[in-house]
Amino acid sequence: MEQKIIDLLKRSSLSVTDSRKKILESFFQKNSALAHADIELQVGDEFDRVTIYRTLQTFVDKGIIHTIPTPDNAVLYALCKDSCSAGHHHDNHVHFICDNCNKTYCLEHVVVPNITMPNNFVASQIDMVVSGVCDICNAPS
Amino acid sequence: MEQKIIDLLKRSSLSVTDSRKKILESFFQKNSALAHADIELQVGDEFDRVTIYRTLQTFVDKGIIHTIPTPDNAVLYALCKDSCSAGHHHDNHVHFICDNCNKTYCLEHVVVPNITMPNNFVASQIDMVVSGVCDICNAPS
DNA sequence: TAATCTATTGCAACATAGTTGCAAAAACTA
DNA sequence: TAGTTTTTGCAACTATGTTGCAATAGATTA
Repeated sequence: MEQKIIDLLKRSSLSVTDSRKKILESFFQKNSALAHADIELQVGDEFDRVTIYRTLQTFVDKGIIHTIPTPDNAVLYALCKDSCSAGHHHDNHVHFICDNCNKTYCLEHVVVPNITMPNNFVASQIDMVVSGVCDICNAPS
Repeated sequence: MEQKIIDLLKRSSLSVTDSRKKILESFFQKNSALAHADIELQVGDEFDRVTIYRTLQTFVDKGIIHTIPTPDNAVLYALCKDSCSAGHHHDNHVHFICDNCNKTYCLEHVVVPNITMPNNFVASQIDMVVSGVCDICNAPS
């Protein structure tokens, strides 16, 4: 894990620092989207608020994570798959927010469908966010 | 116009007040989605910030306007079509944000397509926001 | 591995967005 | 028009996000 994270940082030509390692670790562990506040709760004592903001921004710039727009307008971040490169995100998958456990998932295998635009409207980016109940919350107990 | 707005407020069992009339008027005039900040700019001298927040919240509760999630996580509000009733929004249309003029439109006639969810995921709400260039900005000058 | 250079961090201060309680004012009711 | 209810404005507060700058930690090279 440690080595995987260091490699990822180096591959993105970023210095390997404690805060970056720790924040990346959170993403790999949780395996769901995180809000700034989630991260602050986890590592807040150790690093400054400002550092977390700047680290997240850096990761977005380098194509390590992407942002997810949510219906209640909170900013969420999730790991990009390897196909994302610096400054160029390909997150054309659907995002899912569970109303029950509140986790946000990237549905990597559900591609945003094409839609027919009205005359003279040209689409360049499409964001699709689905809310509902996730597989874990739907599982019989 | 004045009468139309008063009727709408009464139909929603809301008191007819200056701030409500003025804010509703902004929506009818602009005919595109508005952020809190847009409204504050227009009527800010006349009414308190808090009043605008509360008025917008009241309109959402009564089904007069609905919120639009945007990729940059600003809260936008737009008029609902008549089919929306208090506490029950049916805004299953696609929203469009022009990268050029920055206006946000409700594409009332573009319905959010169905998608196939992974096993055991159940969808209850789908938000679809498209960015690009709108018909007006695409028009030959 | 020590010296140097560069990138990152923490702090302080600030800016913006949104919320709450309460008293005053306006709208509704009869 | 008097009384009741609803809405508004004010003040204070919380949360969220940004910027400049000096101190520190990471990378680089000899």
